[in-house]
Amino acid sequence: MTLDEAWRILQERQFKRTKNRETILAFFSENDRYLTAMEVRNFMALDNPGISFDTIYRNLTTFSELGILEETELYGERHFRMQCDHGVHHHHFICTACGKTRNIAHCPMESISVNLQGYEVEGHKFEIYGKCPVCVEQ
Amino acid sequence: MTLDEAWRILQERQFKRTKNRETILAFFSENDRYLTAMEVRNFMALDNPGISFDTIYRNLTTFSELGILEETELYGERHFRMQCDHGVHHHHFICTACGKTRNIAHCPMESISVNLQGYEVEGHKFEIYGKCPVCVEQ
DNA sequence: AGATAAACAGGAACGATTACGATTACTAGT
DNA sequence: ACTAGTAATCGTAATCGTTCCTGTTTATCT
Repeated sequence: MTLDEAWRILQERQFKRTKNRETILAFFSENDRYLTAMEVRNFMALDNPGISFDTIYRNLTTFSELGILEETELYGERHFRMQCDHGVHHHHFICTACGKTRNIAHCPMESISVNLQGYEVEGHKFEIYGKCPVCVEQ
Repeated sequence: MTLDEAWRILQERQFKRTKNRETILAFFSENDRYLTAMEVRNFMALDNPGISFDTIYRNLTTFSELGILEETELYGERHFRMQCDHGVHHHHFICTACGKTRNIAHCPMESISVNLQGYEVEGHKFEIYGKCPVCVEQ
């Protein structure tokens, strides 16, 4: 997801173009990995020490709902990253050291043979955790 | 996992047999689904209104580390249930209404074709969420 | 430029979890 | 059974991530 695509989505839905949103999107655009609200805050505080967590969480939630960001839960915290595959369904290997991800095209739901008749499936989660090659070296 | 098996593990590791541990294990033994610390507390408070969260979390963590309980994170909260398959690797369908689970024998890691050479895999999570047949009816 | 609704800052509140010092209860050894 | 030693517990306070609230500011549209 590019910045232009993100702004196009926001403008379509009539969200305003604010300094804070620009800063948040720029940060995700430059950091291709899962980030916490605290990491976002620390970056934003460089320019704007009075930035509010309310602002950060409100925007992160909005972006996530619009499909601009992807969201997952790790160690009891929300983590966000720029949407990578233009809405195409995929899963991730997530590096537990640096947060970087690697796409996993294979979705286990496609090949699942288990009989779930009578069940109403709402969603699923498939993630692989470990160290990426760069972090393995250290 | 039966109560006897749980106590055998605890005794092997020299954990003491206390009233609180008996109550916690009995509760899990009678409730075959994922439970929160709060649900455990509410049950324990019937007999012992002064029960401390410290005691509950300490024991739940101990049981989880010993493989007596299984643990997962849902909606930002830790959930626990009695270990079901004697340590045999498996995954779960989890009912978002009642917390009951259904085992999924198929593990996506077995059939994963993606090339993760150079990566150090530490673990993975595969869960399917939805409504079980009983909850679909309501 | 003015109107208006969205977005924001600052701080308080919240829920889940953990930490702590003082007390109690289990277990082993006599 | 009694007692010492240590694990487990209680009660409470603190912590952490996240959300809520209220008054103020800002972006956008006329």
